[in-house]
Amino acid sequence: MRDMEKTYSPAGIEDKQYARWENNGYFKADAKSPKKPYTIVMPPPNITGQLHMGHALDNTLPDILIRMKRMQGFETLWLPGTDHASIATEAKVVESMREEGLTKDMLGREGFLERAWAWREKYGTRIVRQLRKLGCSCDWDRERFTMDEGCSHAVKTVFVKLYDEGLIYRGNRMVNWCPSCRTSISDAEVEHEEQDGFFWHLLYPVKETGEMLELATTRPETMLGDTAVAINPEDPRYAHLHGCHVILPLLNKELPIVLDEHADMEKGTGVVKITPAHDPDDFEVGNRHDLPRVRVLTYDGRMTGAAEAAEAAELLASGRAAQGEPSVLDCGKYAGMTAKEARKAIVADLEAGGYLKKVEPLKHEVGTCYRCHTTIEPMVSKQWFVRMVPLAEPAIKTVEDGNIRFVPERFTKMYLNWMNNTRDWCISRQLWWGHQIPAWYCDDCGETVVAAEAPSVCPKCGGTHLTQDPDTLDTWFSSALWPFSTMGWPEDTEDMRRFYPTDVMVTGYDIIGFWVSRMIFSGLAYTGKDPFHTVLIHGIVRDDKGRKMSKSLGNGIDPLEVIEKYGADALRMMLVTGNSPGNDMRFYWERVEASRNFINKVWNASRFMLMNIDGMERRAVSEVALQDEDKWILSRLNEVIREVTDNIERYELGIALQKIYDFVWEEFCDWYIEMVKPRFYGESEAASKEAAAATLYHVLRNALKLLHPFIPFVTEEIYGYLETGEETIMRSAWPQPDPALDFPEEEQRIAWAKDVVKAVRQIRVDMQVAPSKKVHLTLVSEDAKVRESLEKSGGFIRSLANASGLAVQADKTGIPSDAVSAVTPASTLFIPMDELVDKAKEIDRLTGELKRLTGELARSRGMLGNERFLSKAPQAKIDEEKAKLDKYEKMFREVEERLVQLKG
RNA sequence: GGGAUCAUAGCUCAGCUGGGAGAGCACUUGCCUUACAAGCAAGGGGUCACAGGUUCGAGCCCUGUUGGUCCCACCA
Repeated sequence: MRDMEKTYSPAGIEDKQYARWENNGYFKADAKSPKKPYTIVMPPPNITGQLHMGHALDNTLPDILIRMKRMQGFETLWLPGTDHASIATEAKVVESMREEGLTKDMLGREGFLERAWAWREKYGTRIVRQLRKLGCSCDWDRERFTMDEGCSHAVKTVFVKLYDEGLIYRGNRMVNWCPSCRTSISDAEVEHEEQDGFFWHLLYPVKETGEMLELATTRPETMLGDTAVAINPEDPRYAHLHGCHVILPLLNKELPIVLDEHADMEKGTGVVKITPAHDPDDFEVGNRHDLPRVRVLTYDGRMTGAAEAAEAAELLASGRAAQGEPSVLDCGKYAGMTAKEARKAIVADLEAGGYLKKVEPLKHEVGTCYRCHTTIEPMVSKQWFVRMVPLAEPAIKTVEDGNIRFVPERFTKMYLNWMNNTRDWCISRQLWWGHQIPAWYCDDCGETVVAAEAPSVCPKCGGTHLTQDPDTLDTWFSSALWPFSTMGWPEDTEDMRRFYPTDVMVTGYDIIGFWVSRMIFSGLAYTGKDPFHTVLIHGIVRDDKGRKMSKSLGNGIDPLEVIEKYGADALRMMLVTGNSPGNDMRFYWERVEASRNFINKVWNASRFMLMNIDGMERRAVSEVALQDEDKWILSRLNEVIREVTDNIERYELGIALQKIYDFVWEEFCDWYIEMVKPRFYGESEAASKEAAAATLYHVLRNALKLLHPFIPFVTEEIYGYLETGEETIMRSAWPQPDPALDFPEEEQRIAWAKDVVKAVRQIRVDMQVAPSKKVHLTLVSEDAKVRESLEKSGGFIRSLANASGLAVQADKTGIPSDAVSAVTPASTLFIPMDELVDKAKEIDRLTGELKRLTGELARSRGMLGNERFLSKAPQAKIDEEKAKLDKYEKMFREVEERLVQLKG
């Protein structure tokens, strides 16, 4: 036997085991295998950063599932990869360039992309290295990147297909514009933050009547872009204004008063100013009333000036402008101001002109960019969109039909809510890092050509000068295809046939809308299949105060630091323990320590076994003379195997781990190992040692297997000491319950013995008997079976109760009246009192016990005395209660008898 | 405005389809017992947020209230 260290230290062992696994190809999936496939695709981490707790959780959970399924005999594929994260990465690269005094424009597109690819080379490989530290059993040979050739091909294929089907279109529409990132973003990428703002009540004079029309706005600076004022057609207050006009202050421009439902009579004054180019609602109103669109903000969030206005005018005049192209206002004195500056200036001017009635403070929700939290400017802009309604429909249906299940179930609602309210998806980004949109425009005739490959001639005019759309696609456009683009789609690959659809998608609830929903509709639309049948949702790992871990707070815990200090196993275990799916958790170092302690416990239990079976012949439990305690622990193991397997299959990983934890620590270590010690240390016969050895080995080996998905490294390391003849625990068979090892009878017998041991221990503490002092035990039971059983367990009872001698008898013959006693359900035990023991104290103790039993009896009798309980409760429940009553009555009589004796 | 979710021991959290309240940490008291002091043994500590209801029986199901958290939403 090789010597095991006294305490387990993961350092060294983990890297060694991982390298061995990887080098031996244990992670690899074989598409040609006849085994049933089981597939999980990794949520690809962004190449922007390094491993954080979110990744740790994101990858620990699927690894647990994959490892179990692999042991269960599935052909498992855990497919890894990384995401190019267009907007986030581009920002990082720009930032790194800034340190060198460089800008995107200085480098040009090609130069910039070169740097971006270098970034991806450096950080994309780093995060993948870090995932290995966690123990992820991914098939690294299949590692993918959202911008690799295959994924890009998939992206282009989808784009062309959707365009051909009319599901992708380009148009001037209202989009969310981030002036800081200088790109459009999708609705999903807008976060709503409550901010303190103001409600400015403005007065617009009515041309026809001369009256002042009061309206309110939160964004006065956009008034320059107003092209109408709306009132509700039903509003009696303004009936006389139908068909009238207002004069827009500051610009002195005549604007129509339009009648529109959008103007809510209940709100404010019931009058709304309409700015079609800078407000989503107004955009719609503008469409309904054919109002002009006047843009007053530039793409970096400043008021437009003469140059922009001229440029737009030229475009419009050329006839080449796309439909709905807004005109641009020269904002004159305000030109070049930021929106914020302009607001101040415009409000001041309005006030000076007598157009400001009042200002009231207001808390309102403001859209901000999810990346940089800059306030979003709604802006009319020419962008590419995906028409969502036709795509969402089947994606809703498949979930409603139960083809895809969310775990926990409540997230189904979140998903459906998302899908049912989706608007057309703005997919173009004014960025360089990403999939460039496969659309070309003819320089000669303006024709749009959408194709996977660059066209050489314009199909309309034959011109040869075509320019590709400079924009790139939303990162999530490629993420949406991830479950199948990674398998080689659109080609009909072996992997596609074999491993797609995948089984489970594991991800956080924060990206259900961004990602999960899009994978589902994409899977259905392009492959005709649900991309997975289960979505396992997890929460967020927070800091010890319940705050989100974030860079700005500096409260993030680096998983690599945890691994370095306590090992990946401890980290993994910590992430699973005491957590249920979908719930957030807090990070505590104490919880990591607790996990580490358990791992050490397993390590030492293994040491114990190896020390004691050393040199003995290995025998199966079916070949040895099992004693009651052996049968008990084997039977318990059976039950744990059943439950744990079931729990994992139902994704109740926390519960599963808790059960193994309790089994290993409490039942196996605290009880079984202790029970078995006298058989090894004493002069027991060989058969007894052999049975104990076989049982220890069987139970430990199977417990290690149950633990392996959770804590792969230690279990593998220990497995190596077991001389199983197998190369690795990773590919060993998952434990099966063995009906031949179910021993309900022995479980009962051991319970009797444990009751005795516990009672003695309690007496020792209660009566302050020194632990070192041996006691003589007499056990009394009128039940012959109990007596026989306690006799058989006598060896370990003596050892665990630290008894010098043990007698088992049918009645109380020969027991001194002044003995200390304890009543257990099956037997009563006596310890001769010596002068150290206080009789009054013993009476107190028994009186307390009597009181407890009285309570139990009252409860039980109350239930059984209830007519309606007897008539309505299930018979099994009634029988169970009757048995309890019998037990308590018997115990009560025993205790009562002892008290009489002691007092008398 | 709509929806979800949480409220259980000092702290952090489990508690599956309703049948005598659990874990880890912390705390108290003993123990260096030949696997483990990262340990062993024994304990203390909860009207399961509040109020109703359904049920023979509710931490669990229903309704409402209070107080958190989160998601969605175009409220000018």
